Amino acid sequence: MVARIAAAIGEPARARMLFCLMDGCARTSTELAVVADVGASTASAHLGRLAETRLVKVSAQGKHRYYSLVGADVAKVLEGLSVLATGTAGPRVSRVPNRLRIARTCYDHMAGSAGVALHDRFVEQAWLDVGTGDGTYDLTAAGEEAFAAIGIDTGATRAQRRRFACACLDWSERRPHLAGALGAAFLKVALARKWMIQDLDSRALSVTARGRQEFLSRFAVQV
Amino acid sequence: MVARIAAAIGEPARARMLFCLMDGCARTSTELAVVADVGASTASAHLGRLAETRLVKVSAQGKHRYYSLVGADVAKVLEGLSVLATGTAGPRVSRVPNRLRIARTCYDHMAGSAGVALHDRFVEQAWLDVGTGDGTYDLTAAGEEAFAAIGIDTGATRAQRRRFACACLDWSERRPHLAGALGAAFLKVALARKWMIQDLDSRALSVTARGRQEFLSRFAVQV
DNA sequence: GGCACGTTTCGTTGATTAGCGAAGTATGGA
DNA sequence: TCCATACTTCGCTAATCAACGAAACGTGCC
Repeated sequence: MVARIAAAIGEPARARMLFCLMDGCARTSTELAVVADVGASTASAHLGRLAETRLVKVSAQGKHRYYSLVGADVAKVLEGLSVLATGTAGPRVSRVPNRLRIARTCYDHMAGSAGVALHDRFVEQAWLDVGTGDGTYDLTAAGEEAFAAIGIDTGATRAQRRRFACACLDWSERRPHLAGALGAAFLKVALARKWMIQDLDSRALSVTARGRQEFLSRFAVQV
Repeated sequence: MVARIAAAIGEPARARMLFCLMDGCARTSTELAVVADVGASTASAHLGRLAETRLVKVSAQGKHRYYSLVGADVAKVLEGLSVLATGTAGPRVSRVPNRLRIARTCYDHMAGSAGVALHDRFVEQAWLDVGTGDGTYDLTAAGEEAFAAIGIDTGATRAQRRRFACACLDWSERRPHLAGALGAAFLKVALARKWMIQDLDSRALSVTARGRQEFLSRFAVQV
Protein backbone atom coordinates (compact mmCIF):
# COMPACT_ATOMS: atom_id res chain seq x y z
CA MET A 1 0.00 0.00 0.00
CA VAL A 2 2.75 2.39 0.92
CA ALA A 3 4.65 1.35 -2.17
CA ARG A 4 1.63 2.10 -4.30
CA ILE A 5 1.44 5.63 -2.91
CA ALA A 6 5.14 6.25 -3.33
CA ALA A 7 4.98 4.92 -6.87
CA ALA A 8 2.17 7.34 -7.61
CA ILE A 9 4.42 10.22 -6.58
CA GLY A 10 7.43 8.66 -8.25
CA GLU A 11 6.62 9.52 -11.82
CA PRO A 12 8.02 12.83 -13.10
CA ALA A 13 4.82 14.13 -14.64
CA ARG A 14 2.76 13.27 -11.56
CA ALA A 15 5.36 14.74 -9.24
CA ARG A 16 5.23 18.01 -11.18
CA MET A 17 1.45 18.08 -10.82
CA LEU A 18 1.59 17.40 -7.09
CA PHE A 19 4.21 20.05 -6.41
CA CYS A 20 2.23 22.53 -8.45
CA LEU A 21 -0.77 21.84 -6.20
CA MET A 22 1.27 22.39 -3.07
CA ASP A 23 0.23 26.04 -2.93
CA GLY A 24 -3.23 24.81 -2.02
CA CYS A 25 -4.93 26.13 -5.13
CA ALA A 26 -7.16 23.74 -7.03
CA ARG A 27 -6.34 23.40 -10.73
CA THR A 28 -8.10 21.95 -13.73
CA SER A 29 -6.95 18.91 -15.63
CA THR A 30 -5.88 21.06 -18.57
CA GLU A 31 -3.81 23.41 -16.41
CA LEU A 32 -2.07 20.45 -14.84
CA ALA A 33 -1.44 18.90 -18.23
CA VAL A 34 0.49 22.03 -19.20
CA VAL A 35 2.41 22.03 -15.92
CA ALA A 36 3.32 18.37 -16.29
CA ASP A 37 4.13 18.84 -19.96
CA VAL A 38 1.97 15.98 -21.21
CA GLY A 39 -1.13 15.65 -23.33
CA ALA A 40 -4.64 16.02 -21.96
CA SER A 41 -5.42 12.33 -22.07
CA THR A 42 -2.18 11.42 -20.34
CA ALA A 43 -2.81 14.02 -17.65
CA SER A 44 -6.27 12.62 -17.12
CA ALA A 45 -4.85 9.14 -16.58
CA HIS A 46 -2.28 10.49 -14.13
CA LEU A 47 -4.86 12.43 -12.19
CA GLY A 48 -7.07 9.38 -12.10
CA ARG A 49 -4.29 7.43 -10.49
CA LEU A 50 -3.49 10.21 -8.01
CA ALA A 51 -7.15 10.32 -7.02
CA GLU A 52 -7.27 6.54 -6.70
CA THR A 53 -4.34 6.61 -4.28
CA ARG A 54 -6.00 9.41 -2.32
CA LEU A 55 -3.32 11.97 -2.98
CA VAL A 56 -5.61 14.43 -4.74
CA LYS A 57 -9.32 15.04 -4.60
CA VAL A 58 -11.49 16.34 -7.37
CA SER A 59 -14.46 18.66 -7.30
CA ALA A 60 -16.57 18.95 -10.41
CA GLN A 61 -17.75 22.43 -11.25
CA GLY A 62 -19.63 22.72 -14.51
CA LYS A 63 -17.46 21.33 -17.24
CA HIS A 64 -14.30 21.91 -15.22
CA ARG A 65 -12.90 19.46 -12.75
CA TYR A 66 -10.75 21.02 -10.07
CA TYR A 67 -8.00 18.92 -8.59
CA SER A 68 -6.32 19.69 -5.27
CA LEU A 69 -4.19 17.93 -2.69
CA VAL A 70 -6.22 15.81 -0.32
CA GLY A 71 -4.76 17.35 2.82
CA ALA A 72 -1.85 18.63 4.82
CA ASP A 73 -0.49 15.11 5.31
CA VAL A 74 0.13 14.80 1.62
CA ALA A 75 1.86 18.17 1.51
CA LYS A 76 4.00 17.07 4.43
CA VAL A 77 5.22 13.98 2.61
CA LEU A 78 5.99 16.00 -0.50
CA GLU A 79 7.91 18.48 1.60
CA GLY A 80 9.83 15.64 3.22
CA LEU A 81 10.73 14.22 -0.15
CA SER A 82 11.99 17.56 -1.40
CA VAL A 83 14.15 17.81 1.71
CA LEU A 84 15.71 14.48 0.79
CA ALA A 85 16.14 15.63 -2.79
CA THR A 86 17.81 18.95 -2.11
CA GLY A 87 19.97 17.61 0.66
CA THR A 88 18.89 20.46 2.91
CA ALA A 89 18.45 18.21 5.90
CA GLY A 90 18.81 21.39 7.90
CA PRO A 91 16.29 23.80 9.35
CA ARG A 92 13.43 24.46 7.00
CA VAL A 93 12.61 25.07 3.39
CA SER A 94 13.21 28.65 2.24
CA ARG A 95 11.01 31.06 4.11
CA VAL A 96 8.53 33.15 2.28
CA PRO A 97 9.82 36.73 1.96
CA ASN A 98 7.75 39.14 4.04
CA ARG A 99 6.62 41.14 1.06
CA LEU A 100 5.08 38.03 -0.43
CA ARG A 101 3.53 36.98 2.84
CA ILE A 102 1.63 40.19 3.31
CA ALA A 103 0.00 40.41 -0.09
CA ARG A 104 0.55 38.73 -3.43
CA THR A 105 -1.39 37.60 -6.42
CA CYS A 106 -2.52 34.00 -6.70
CA TYR A 107 -3.35 33.88 -10.40
CA ASP A 108 -5.83 36.75 -10.65
CA HIS A 109 -6.90 37.22 -7.06
CA MET A 110 -5.35 38.39 -3.80
CA ALA A 111 -3.46 36.07 -1.50
CA GLY A 112 -1.25 36.49 1.54
CA SER A 113 -2.22 37.66 5.01
CA ALA A 114 -4.15 40.59 3.51
CA GLY A 115 -6.12 38.21 1.31
CA VAL A 116 -6.91 35.96 4.23
CA ALA A 117 -7.89 38.86 6.48
CA LEU A 118 -10.16 40.20 3.77
CA HIS A 119 -11.78 36.81 3.37
CA ASP A 120 -12.40 36.58 7.11
CA ARG A 121 -13.87 40.06 7.12
CA PHE A 122 -16.27 39.19 4.29
CA VAL A 123 -17.46 36.12 6.14
CA GLU A 124 -17.70 37.96 9.45
CA GLN A 125 -19.80 40.71 7.90
CA ALA A 126 -22.02 38.00 6.38
CA TRP A 127 -21.38 39.27 2.88
CA LEU A 128 -20.32 35.81 1.86
CA ASP A 129 -22.55 32.79 2.30
CA VAL A 130 -20.23 29.86 3.00
CA GLY A 131 -22.91 27.36 2.02
CA THR A 132 -22.28 23.74 2.87
CA GLY A 133 -18.64 24.33 3.69
CA ASP A 134 -17.34 22.67 0.53
CA GLY A 135 -15.43 25.82 -0.38
CA THR A 136 -18.06 27.23 -2.71
CA TYR A 137 -19.35 30.66 -1.74
CA ASP A 138 -22.16 32.93 -2.75
CA LEU A 139 -23.01 36.53 -2.00
CA THR A 140 -25.73 37.42 0.50
CA ALA A 141 -28.03 40.36 -0.14
CA ALA A 142 -25.79 42.48 2.09
CA GLY A 143 -22.81 41.26 0.13
CA GLU A 144 -24.35 42.18 -3.21
CA GLU A 145 -24.88 45.66 -1.90
CA ALA A 146 -21.42 46.03 -0.44
CA PHE A 147 -19.62 44.80 -3.55
CA ALA A 148 -21.78 46.98 -5.76
CA ALA A 149 -20.83 49.91 -3.54
CA ILE A 150 -17.16 49.56 -4.38
CA GLY A 151 -17.90 49.29 -8.06
CA ILE A 152 -18.21 45.60 -8.80
CA ASP A 153 -20.90 44.54 -11.26
CA THR A 154 -21.92 41.36 -9.49
CA GLY A 155 -24.30 40.38 -12.28
CA ALA A 156 -21.57 40.47 -14.92
CA THR A 157 -19.15 38.74 -12.57
CA ARG A 158 -21.60 35.95 -11.96
CA ALA A 159 -22.13 35.54 -15.69
CA GLN A 160 -18.50 34.64 -16.35
CA ARG A 161 -17.76 31.07 -17.32
CA ARG A 162 -15.92 30.14 -14.18
CA ARG A 163 -16.58 29.56 -10.52
CA PHE A 164 -18.17 32.67 -9.09
CA ALA A 165 -16.65 32.64 -5.62
CA CYS A 166 -14.71 29.97 -3.80
CA ALA A 167 -12.11 29.35 -1.14
CA CYS A 168 -8.47 28.94 -2.14
CA LEU A 169 -6.21 27.63 0.60
CA ASP A 170 -3.51 30.21 1.21
CA TRP A 171 -0.09 28.73 0.87
CA SER A 172 1.67 30.93 3.44
CA GLU A 173 -1.22 31.39 5.87
CA ARG A 174 -2.69 27.91 5.56
CA ARG A 175 -6.13 29.46 5.71
CA PRO A 176 -8.51 30.28 2.88
CA HIS A 177 -8.74 33.46 0.87
CA LEU A 178 -11.33 34.47 -1.71
CA ALA A 179 -10.87 33.16 -5.23
CA GLY A 180 -13.04 32.77 -8.30
CA ALA A 181 -14.54 35.49 -10.45
CA LEU A 182 -15.47 37.55 -7.41
CA GLY A 183 -11.97 37.40 -5.98
CA ALA A 184 -10.57 38.46 -9.33
CA ALA A 185 -13.06 41.34 -9.58
CA PHE A 186 -12.06 42.54 -6.14
CA LEU A 187 -8.37 42.58 -6.99
CA LYS A 188 -9.16 44.46 -10.21
CA VAL A 189 -10.93 47.14 -8.21
CA ALA A 190 -8.14 47.30 -5.63
CA LEU A 191 -5.64 47.88 -8.42
CA ALA A 192 -7.86 50.33 -10.29
CA ARG A 193 -8.41 52.39 -7.17
CA LYS A 194 -4.69 52.26 -6.52
CA TRP A 195 -5.11 50.65 -3.13
CA MET A 196 -2.33 48.33 -4.14
CA ILE A 197 0.24 48.22 -6.88
CA GLN A 198 1.73 45.15 -8.46
CA ASP A 199 5.40 44.47 -8.19
CA LEU A 200 6.92 44.30 -11.66
CA ASP A 201 9.16 41.32 -11.12
CA SER A 202 7.27 39.18 -8.67
CA ARG A 203 3.77 38.39 -7.54
CA ALA A 204 4.03 40.76 -4.60
CA LEU A 205 1.41 43.45 -4.00
CA SER A 206 2.26 46.63 -2.12
CA VAL A 207 -0.32 48.61 -0.20
CA THR A 208 -0.17 52.28 -1.21
CA ALA A 209 -0.68 55.29 1.05
CA ARG A 210 -4.15 55.63 -0.42
CA GLY A 211 -4.69 51.95 0.19
CA ARG A 212 -3.84 52.32 3.85
CA GLN A 213 -6.46 55.05 4.11
CA GLU A 214 -9.25 53.69 1.94
CA PHE A 215 -8.67 49.96 1.97
CA LEU A 216 -7.19 48.83 5.26
CA SER A 217 -9.44 51.00 7.38
CA ARG A 218 -12.56 50.35 5.31
CA PHE A 219 -12.23 46.60 5.63
CA ALA A 220 -10.58 46.65 9.04
CA VAL A 221 -7.71 44.60 7.68
CA GLN A 222 -4.55 44.23 9.71
CA VAL A 223 -1.51 43.16 7.71
CA MET B 1 14.86 14.36 -8.54
CA VAL B 2 12.00 14.05 -6.08
CA ALA B 3 10.25 11.70 -8.46
CA ARG B 4 13.34 9.50 -8.63
CA ILE B 5 13.41 9.20 -4.84
CA ALA B 6 9.71 8.47 -4.60
CA ALA B 7 10.02 5.89 -7.36
CA ALA B 8 12.80 4.21 -5.42
CA ILE B 9 10.44 3.82 -2.46
CA GLY B 10 7.54 2.94 -4.70
CA GLU B 11 8.46 -0.63 -5.49
CA PRO B 12 7.01 -3.26 -3.14
CA ALA B 13 10.25 -5.16 -2.54
CA ARG B 14 12.21 -1.98 -1.89
CA ALA B 15 9.50 -0.61 0.37
CA ARG B 16 9.63 -3.79 2.45
CA MET B 17 13.38 -3.41 2.80
CA LEU B 18 13.12 0.22 3.84
CA PHE B 19 10.43 -0.40 6.41
CA CYS B 20 12.41 -3.28 7.81
CA LEU B 21 15.33 -0.90 8.29
CA MET B 22 13.17 1.63 10.11
CA ASP B 23 14.12 0.16 13.46
CA GLY B 24 17.57 1.61 12.89
CA CYS B 25 19.36 -1.72 12.78
CA ALA B 26 21.72 -2.33 9.88
CA ARG B 27 21.05 -5.50 7.91
CA THR B 28 22.94 -7.50 5.36
CA SER B 29 21.95 -7.89 1.75
CA THR B 30 20.95 -11.51 2.34
CA GLU B 31 18.74 -10.68 5.31
CA LEU B 32 17.01 -7.99 3.29
CA ALA B 33 16.54 -10.36 0.37
CA VAL B 34 14.57 -12.65 2.68
CA VAL B 35 12.53 -9.76 4.06
CA ALA B 36 11.71 -8.49 0.59
CA ASP B 37 11.02 -12.01 -0.65
CA VAL B 38 13.28 -11.79 -3.70
CA GLY B 39 16.46 -13.47 -4.83
CA ALA B 40 19.91 -12.34 -3.77
CA SER B 41 20.75 -10.79 -7.10
CA THR B 42 17.48 -8.90 -7.25
CA ALA B 43 17.98 -7.64 -3.72
CA SER B 44 21.44 -6.48 -4.62
CA ALA B 45 20.08 -4.48 -7.54
CA HIS B 46 17.39 -2.93 -5.33
CA LEU B 47 19.86 -2.00 -2.64
CA GLY B 48 22.14 -0.51 -5.25
CA ARG B 49 19.34 1.72 -6.39
CA LEU B 50 18.39 2.70 -2.84
CA ALA B 51 22.01 3.60 -2.17
CA GLU B 52 22.20 5.58 -5.39
CA THR B 53 19.19 7.66 -4.39
CA ARG B 54 20.71 8.19 -0.94
CA LEU B 55 17.99 6.41 0.97
CA VAL B 56 20.29 3.80 2.47
CA LYS B 57 23.98 3.76 3.22
CA VAL B 58 26.22 0.76 3.22
CA SER B 59 29.14 -0.13 5.45
CA ALA B 60 31.35 -3.00 4.39
CA GLN B 61 32.50 -5.24 7.19
CA GLY B 62 34.51 -8.22 6.02
CA LYS B 63 32.45 -10.09 3.53
CA HIS B 64 29.23 -8.64 4.90
CA ARG B 65 27.76 -5.41 3.73
CA TYR B 66 25.48 -3.74 6.22
CA TYR B 67 22.71 -1.56 4.89
CA SER B 68 20.91 1.03 6.98
CA LEU B 69 18.73 4.06 6.47
CA VAL B 70 20.70 7.17 5.69
CA GLY B 71 19.12 9.27 8.42
CA ALA B 72 16.11 10.41 10.35
CA ASP B 73 14.83 12.39 7.37
CA VAL B 74 14.35 9.21 5.41
CA ALA B 75 12.55 7.58 8.33
CA LYS B 76 10.33 10.63 8.57
CA VAL B 77 9.25 10.36 4.95
CA LEU B 78 8.54 6.65 5.36
CA GLU B 79 6.49 7.38 8.42
CA GLY B 80 4.58 10.07 6.55
CA LEU B 81 3.83 7.65 3.75
CA SER B 82 2.54 5.03 6.13
CA VAL B 83 0.27 7.64 7.68
CA LEU B 84 -1.19 8.27 4.23
CA ALA B 85 -1.53 4.55 3.66
CA THR B 86 -3.26 3.64 6.89
CA GLY B 87 -5.47 6.68 6.86
CA THR B 88 -4.55 7.40 10.46
CA ALA B 89 -4.22 11.08 9.83
CA GLY B 90 -4.75 11.39 13.56
CA PRO B 91 -2.39 11.58 16.48
CA ARG B 92 0.52 9.21 16.11
CA VAL B 93 1.43 5.72 15.04
CA SER B 94 0.72 3.04 17.63
CA ARG B 95 2.78 3.54 20.74
CA VAL B 96 5.26 0.97 21.83
CA PRO B 97 3.93 -1.01 24.77
CA ASN B 98 5.79 -0.18 27.95
CA ARG B 99 7.08 -3.69 28.43
CA LEU B 100 8.76 -3.53 25.08
CA ARG B 101 10.07 -0.06 25.67
CA ILE B 102 11.92 -0.98 28.84
CA ALA B 103 13.80 -4.00 27.58
CA ARG B 104 13.50 -6.27 24.58
CA THR B 105 15.66 -8.30 22.28
CA CYS B 106 16.89 -6.83 19.02
CA TYR B 107 17.94 -10.02 17.28
CA ASP B 108 20.41 -11.40 19.81
CA HIS B 109 21.22 -8.35 21.91
CA MET B 110 19.42 -6.09 24.35
CA ALA B 111 17.40 -3.07 23.24
CA GLY B 112 14.97 -0.69 24.89
CA SER B 113 15.68 1.91 27.52
CA ALA B 114 17.68 -0.63 29.53
CA GLY B 115 19.84 -1.40 26.52
CA VAL B 116 20.43 2.27 25.84
CA ALA B 117 21.20 3.02 29.50
CA LEU B 118 23.65 0.14 29.55
CA HIS B 119 25.34 1.41 26.42
CA ASP B 120 25.69 4.86 27.93
CA ARG B 121 27.11 3.39 31.10
CA PHE B 122 29.72 1.41 29.16
CA VAL B 123 30.82 4.52 27.29
CA GLU B 124 30.77 6.66 30.42
CA GLN B 125 32.96 4.15 32.28
CA ALA B 126 35.31 4.16 29.29
CA TRP B 127 34.90 0.44 28.80
CA LEU B 128 33.95 1.03 25.18
CA ASP B 129 36.20 2.90 22.80
CA VAL B 130 33.88 4.71 20.41
CA GLY B 131 36.65 5.12 17.84
CA THR B 132 36.01 7.51 14.97
CA GLY B 133 32.31 7.71 15.72
CA ASP B 134 31.27 5.59 12.76
CA GLY B 135 29.40 3.26 15.07
CA THR B 136 32.15 0.68 15.39
CA TYR B 137 33.32 0.09 18.94
CA ASP B 138 36.16 -1.67 20.62
CA LEU B 139 36.92 -2.57 24.22
CA THR B 140 39.42 -0.59 26.23
CA ALA B 141 41.74 -2.37 28.67
CA ALA B 142 39.35 -1.47 31.48
CA GLY B 143 36.50 -2.82 29.39
CA GLU B 144 38.26 -6.13 28.74
CA GLU B 145 38.67 -6.52 32.46
CA ALA B 146 35.11 -5.58 33.31
CA PHE B 147 33.55 -7.89 30.72
CA ALA B 148 35.83 -10.75 31.78
CA ALA B 149 34.70 -10.14 35.36
CA ILE B 150 31.10 -10.93 34.50
CA GLY B 151 32.12 -14.06 32.65
CA ILE B 152 32.51 -13.02 29.04
CA ASP B 153 35.37 -14.58 27.09
CA THR B 154 36.31 -11.50 25.10
CA GLY B 155 38.88 -13.43 23.08
CA ALA B 156 36.35 -15.96 21.85
CA THR B 157 33.79 -13.23 21.27
CA ARG B 158 36.25 -11.30 19.17
CA ALA B 159 37.04 -14.41 17.14
CA GLN B 160 33.46 -14.78 15.89
CA ARG B 161 32.80 -14.11 12.24
CA ARG B 162 30.77 -10.98 12.75
CA ARG B 163 31.19 -7.42 13.89
CA PHE B 164 32.63 -7.44 17.37
CA ALA B 165 30.88 -4.41 18.85
CA CYS B 166 28.86 -1.71 17.21
CA ALA B 167 26.09 0.78 17.75
CA CYS B 168 22.53 -0.12 16.79
CA LEU B 169 20.08 2.77 16.76
CA ASP B 170 17.32 1.98 19.21
CA TRP B 171 13.94 2.13 17.60
CA SER B 172 11.98 3.35 20.64
CA GLU B 173 14.67 5.45 22.27
CA ARG B 174 16.19 6.86 19.08
CA ARG B 175 19.61 6.50 20.70
CA PRO B 176 22.19 3.74 20.25
CA HIS B 177 22.51 0.53 22.19
CA LEU B 178 25.27 -2.07 22.04
CA ALA B 179 25.10 -4.64 19.25
CA GLY B 180 27.51 -7.07 17.61
CA ALA B 181 29.10 -10.14 19.13
CA LEU B 182 29.80 -8.32 22.39
CA GLY B 183 26.21 -7.17 22.74
CA ALA B 184 25.03 -10.73 22.13
CA ALA B 185 27.49 -12.09 24.67
CA PHE B 186 26.25 -9.64 27.27
CA LEU B 187 22.62 -10.63 26.76
CA LYS B 188 23.62 -14.29 27.02
CA VAL B 189 25.22 -13.62 30.38
CA ALA B 190 22.25 -11.58 31.56
CA LEU B 191 19.92 -14.46 30.71
CA ALA B 192 22.26 -17.13 32.14
CA ARG B 193 22.55 -15.26 35.42
CA LYS B 194 18.78 -14.80 35.44
CA TRP B 195 19.00 -11.05 35.54
CA MET B 196 16.32 -11.07 32.91
CA ILE B 197 13.95 -13.61 31.47
CA GLN B 198 12.60 -13.71 27.96
CA ASP B 199 8.92 -13.38 27.34
CA LEU B 200 7.64 -16.45 25.54
CA ASP B 201 5.40 -14.76 23.05
CA SER B 202 7.17 -11.51 22.31
CA ARG B 203 10.57 -9.96 22.26
CA ALA B 204 10.08 -8.42 25.69
CA LEU B 205 12.62 -8.95 28.46
CA SER B 206 11.62 -8.77 32.12
CA VAL B 207 14.03 -7.80 34.83
CA THR B 208 13.92 -10.37 37.67
CA ALA B 209 14.23 -9.71 41.39
CA ARG B 210 17.78 -10.98 41.16
CA GLY B 211 18.32 -8.70 38.18
CA ARG B 212 17.20 -5.66 40.15
CA GLN B 213 19.75 -6.54 42.80
CA GLU B 214 22.71 -7.68 40.73
CA PHE B 215 22.16 -5.99 37.38
CA LEU B 216 20.45 -2.65 37.79
CA SER B 217 22.53 -1.60 40.78
CA ARG B 218 25.79 -2.96 39.41
CA PHE B 219 25.51 -0.99 36.21
CA ALA B 220 23.62 1.93 37.72
CA VAL B 221 20.88 1.48 35.16
CA GLN B 222 17.56 3.25 35.60
CA VAL B 223 14.69 1.78 33.66
C1' DG C 1 -30.79 21.74 -31.84
C1' DG C 2 -26.08 22.63 -32.85
C1' DC C 3 -21.62 24.04 -31.55
C1' DA C 4 -17.56 24.71 -28.65
C1' DC C 5 -14.99 23.30 -25.03
C1' DG C 6 -13.13 20.48 -21.24
C1' DT C 7 -12.44 16.02 -20.04
C1' DT C 8 -12.30 11.02 -20.12
C1' DT C 9 -12.02 6.35 -22.41
C1' DC C 10 -9.93 3.26 -25.59
C1' DG C 11 -6.40 1.03 -28.34
C1' DT C 12 -1.71 0.88 -29.62
C1' DT C 13 3.26 1.42 -29.26
C1' DG C 14 7.71 1.86 -27.18
C1' DA C 15 10.52 2.18 -23.12
C1' DT C 16 11.56 0.93 -18.61
C1' DT C 17 12.40 -2.39 -15.23
C1' DA C 18 11.74 -6.35 -11.91
C1' DG C 19 12.75 -10.89 -11.85
C1' DC C 20 15.83 -14.99 -12.25
C1' DG C 21 19.94 -17.97 -12.78
C1' DA C 22 24.69 -18.37 -13.97
C1' DA C 23 29.01 -16.68 -13.68
C1' DG C 24 32.31 -13.60 -11.49
C1' DT C 25 34.61 -11.17 -7.39
C1' DA C 26 36.04 -10.84 -2.72
C1' DT C 27 36.76 -12.37 1.97
C1' DG C 28 37.71 -15.58 5.64
C1' DG C 29 38.58 -20.18 7.51
C1' DA C 30 40.52 -24.97 7.23
C1' DT D 1 46.05 -23.87 -1.29
C1' DC D 2 41.38 -24.83 -1.61
C1' DC D 3 36.78 -24.31 -0.33
C1' DA D 4 32.72 -22.04 1.62
C1' DT D 5 30.27 -17.96 2.09
C1' DA D 6 28.55 -13.30 0.90
C1' DC D 7 27.63 -10.49 -2.51
C1' DT D 8 27.62 -8.41 -7.21
C1' DT D 9 27.54 -8.32 -12.32
C1' DC D 10 25.69 -9.94 -16.59
C1' DG D 11 22.32 -11.52 -19.94
C1' DC D 12 17.81 -12.53 -20.75
C1' DT D 13 12.59 -12.53 -20.44
C1' DA D 14 8.18 -10.97 -19.18
C1' DA D 15 5.33 -7.56 -17.35
C1' DT D 16 4.22 -2.96 -16.41
C1' DC D 17 3.21 1.53 -17.75
C1' DA D 18 3.66 6.27 -19.90
C1' DA D 19 2.65 8.39 -23.99
C1' DC D 20 -0.22 9.70 -27.94
C1' DG D 21 -4.28 10.31 -31.09
C1' DA D 22 -8.96 9.30 -32.02
C1' DA D 23 -13.26 9.01 -30.45
C1' DA D 24 -16.82 9.40 -26.94
C1' DC D 25 -18.97 11.90 -23.22
C1' DG D 26 -20.84 15.81 -20.75
C1' DT D 27 -21.77 20.62 -19.96
C1' DG D 28 -22.85 25.24 -21.07
C1' DC D 29 -23.73 28.83 -24.58
C1' DC D 30 -25.94 30.69 -28.82
